[in-house]
This record gives sequence, C-alpha cells and structure tokens, in this order.
Amino acid sequence: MNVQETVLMQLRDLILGGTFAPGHRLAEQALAERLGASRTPIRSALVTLEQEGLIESSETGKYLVRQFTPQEVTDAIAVRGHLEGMAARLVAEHGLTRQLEAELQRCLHAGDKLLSDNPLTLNSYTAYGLMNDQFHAAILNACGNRALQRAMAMNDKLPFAQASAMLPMQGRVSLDRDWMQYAHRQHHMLLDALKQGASARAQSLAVEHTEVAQMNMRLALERRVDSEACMPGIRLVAA
Amino acid sequence: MNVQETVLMQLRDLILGGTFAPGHRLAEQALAERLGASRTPIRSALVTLEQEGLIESSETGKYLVRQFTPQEVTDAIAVRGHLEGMAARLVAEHGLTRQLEAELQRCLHAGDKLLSDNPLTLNSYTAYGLMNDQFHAAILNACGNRALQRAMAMNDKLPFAQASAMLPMQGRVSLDRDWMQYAHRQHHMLLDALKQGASARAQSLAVEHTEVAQMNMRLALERRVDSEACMPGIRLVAA
DNA sequence: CATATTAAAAGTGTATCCCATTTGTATAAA
DNA sequence: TTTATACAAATGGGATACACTTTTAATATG
Repeated sequence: MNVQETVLMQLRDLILGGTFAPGHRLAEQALAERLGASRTPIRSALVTLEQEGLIESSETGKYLVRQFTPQEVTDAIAVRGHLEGMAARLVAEHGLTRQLEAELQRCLHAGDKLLSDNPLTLNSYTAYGLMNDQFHAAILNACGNRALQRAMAMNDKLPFAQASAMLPMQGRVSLDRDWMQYAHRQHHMLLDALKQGASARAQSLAVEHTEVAQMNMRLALERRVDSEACMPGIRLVAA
Repeated sequence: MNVQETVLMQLRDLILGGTFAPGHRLAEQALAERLGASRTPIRSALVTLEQEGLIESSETGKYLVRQFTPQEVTDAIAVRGHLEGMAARLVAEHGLTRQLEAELQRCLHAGDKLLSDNPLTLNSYTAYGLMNDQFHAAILNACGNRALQRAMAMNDKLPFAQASAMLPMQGRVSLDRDWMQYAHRQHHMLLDALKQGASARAQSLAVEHTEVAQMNMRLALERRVDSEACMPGIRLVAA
C-alpha cells in the first residue's frame, strides 16, 4: 500500500486517539521519524488534514492540532441535520426508487431485530451503528446531488459530526436503548414519509432526527472521561 | 511570495481559463516546466485542487481536469441556496447586531445608487458584483456557525456556485437590469425579515434568492460562447 | 496486415539535499 | 537584573535524484 495513505491514516488516528493534544505542534521531521517515513508523505498528509479541519497552520506554516469548542460541535451537527434534511427532501421529491426502498427496509428490519435484544450486547451496539451509517448513506447516495454529497463528506471529516455520533454509547445500557428505539422509530417514520413523497415532512424529520445526536453529544461532553474510550475525537473538544 | 501559492493560483487560472480542457491529463513534470517551478509545489497544488473539486485523480494517481454536467451546476447552486437559507435563519434567530445591520444597510444603499444608473455602465456591473459578494459574506460571517461557513467555502470552490454567479452578466443590458433590480429588492426584503427576526421568512427568501442564479446559469449555458468571456469556469461544464 | 512481445520513454512515489527563515540561547553591555 | 545582539540549531519550502510502474511505440512474427 501507499506510504502516503498509510501515513495519513496513522496521523489521523494519532490525533483522534489523543496522542497529540490540541495545540500540539506537529513538526514534520519528528513525525517522519516517528512513523518511519520521509518528510514527503508527511507533508502531503498534513495538507490533507488541514483541509479536513483537524489541524490548522499558523502564519509561519507551523501545523497545530486544532481544538474545538462545544459550540462548534453543536454547530457541525446542526449543519449535518440541515444537509440531511435537504437530502431527504430531494429523495421524497424525486420519488423513492425500488432499490432504495428495499435497502432502507433491509436496514429497518435489521434494526428491529437488533433492538429486540434486551439488554443490548456490545455486538448489537456496533451492528446497529453499522446499520445506522448504511441507512443515512443510502439516502444521501440516492439524492443524486453531488455537491450535497461533497458538503456532507466534508462535514463528516469532523469526527463528532458523523452519523455514528448519533448513537448513544454512554454505557448506561437501559437508557441508551430507549434513545436508540426513539431514533429507530424516526427512521421508520422517515421511510414512511419518503414513500408518500411527503417532502416537507421528510425534511423536518431528518432535521429533528439529529437532535438525538445533539442530546447525545451534550451527555458525552458532561461525562467526558467515560466517553473518550468509545468516541474518538472528543478529546479535541475544549472543556 | 510563496511559490506554492503562486503555482496554485496559476493552475486554477489555467483550468478555469480553459487552457486545459475537461478530461485533460495534468502531468506533474509538464506543469513544472510550464510554470517554472519544481514538482514539489505542483504536487501540493494538485492535492489542493482535487480537494476543491476542480480536478479528479484516477485510480492510478493521474490527475484529470474535471468536467461538470449542467445538472451538477444546478445542484451546486441549490446547495448554496440551502446553506444561505440556514445562515439567514440563524441570523434572524440570534438577532441582528447593530454592526451587521449597518453593513447590510450600507450594501443596500450602494446597490440602490448603482442601479439608478440607466443604462448600467460596466463599472456599475462590477461594483454591484462586489457589493453583492459583501452582502452575502456579511450574513454568512455573522451567523456564527463555523461548520456552515466551511461548507459554504467548499461549495464556493466550484466556480459557478459563487455568490457572484447570481449576477446576470449576459450583456443584454436592459434585461439584466430588470433581473438585478429584482434580486436587489430581495436583498431589501431579506434585511427586513432579519430585522423582524422572521427566521422562516428570512430562510425562504434566501433560498428563493438563488433561483435568480439558476435562471442566470441556464441562460449562460444556452448562450455559452457569449458567457465564456465573463464567466470563468463555464468552460468546464459539458454541453 | 494484424498481433504480440519487448524496449524505451514518461510519469509517479519517495527520499534526500540545500537554502532561507525562524527560533532559541547564551553572552555581553547597560 | 534586564535587555539587546549575535550565533547556533531547528524547521519549513523547494529542488533534485532515484526507483519502480505504466504507457507507448517499434519491431518482429504469425
């Protein structure tokens, strides 16, 4: 595999994993030695990471690990909601294809089954997370608006703004299950709205759906130490 | 000045200016010779341009100038509308600051004055374009949502999705003036909505405002040869 | 004449080298 | 003791060298 891609992933992991604290200076040589590569692929990765918003370059070209405020987290989730709302509306307007309907149905069935376990196992959690990502990706994919997809992809580079951030993973199992069932019910209702071509309803539902993520993120920031284990990138958020 | 920045701007200009047609292969060495730089800054620029969406890399790492379909243009403008709508709503919800109100007023006055010329001079056109950009930037700036600003900045990298693309510049002066007066009236109404804190109204107005850009772009694509002069980047759109 | 095989040409990925600029430190002077 | 200046180390920007891959072109063979 490319050294470039490897280095990029490694660096991302190091930052999200909290090895480098926010504000930490990222010197090319030090990174090159640490990752056993030359400066060239490191530089390439740094450019990419800056575009992604995980690091920022000061006036003199020094790269620093970025720190996010809780407000920025809230804002990024709000943007995701707004974009997902647009995607849902577009799908409802263009009409649901058989293929997309089948895919969404499949996700819903899978989710039904996973949530019937009580209490949830760790496996159910991760499986639900996967399914959740597929559900949201399917709609975005089907909306057919490439600029919208690009905007969402960009926003997703912020680790706490991804679809999987909507999953309560705070460890308090019984409470989490209630939230997940609420969110899953919203998925059901969203498909219903899409089937009917109810575009405004689909849009509002998708927007409202991200409020679960807002609640979850608020909780995660309150019980920060517990969250750091399962939520990479929360370490970049200021207290 | 940095060679990197220079090269990036030069390359962007070459692509938008139509020197490299869509699908054209961008080889590093050839570009390095052409721009009188080494491959290092070229590579850096290519990475950036790919992120911006102006070029795409094939499986084997070759960079090609991207071609856009008219549908993609429409879609990108729709995304801009959606994002501007969100920004306008946020400003209305948070309350208009004195500073922003003053800035928007200033823009409106300037626009009033410029549009009173009949027929419009070329200077009036460009001055109005500048003012238009400032008006839209002021709102986005004031909305306070950094993720939203990032999303908009990304979308703006597509040359035909920028705020200035909303300006009719087709050369048919009298018709253009009518359109500009319509758009400018919308600006007035938007400020009114913001003052009243009418967030839903502000949002719909901002969205509807981009329909002028849609009309304009449709026209520009129909009379493509005339447009190429004043609209860089339209050359990248497929017929 | 067409096709296959091989050699050369071009290109990308990576490492390293050089230079200019910044940064940090130590010493001297006020 | 503090400040200023000078020198050394570190660092980033850029160029180039090299290895490995892909593409192209030419020649030979069916």
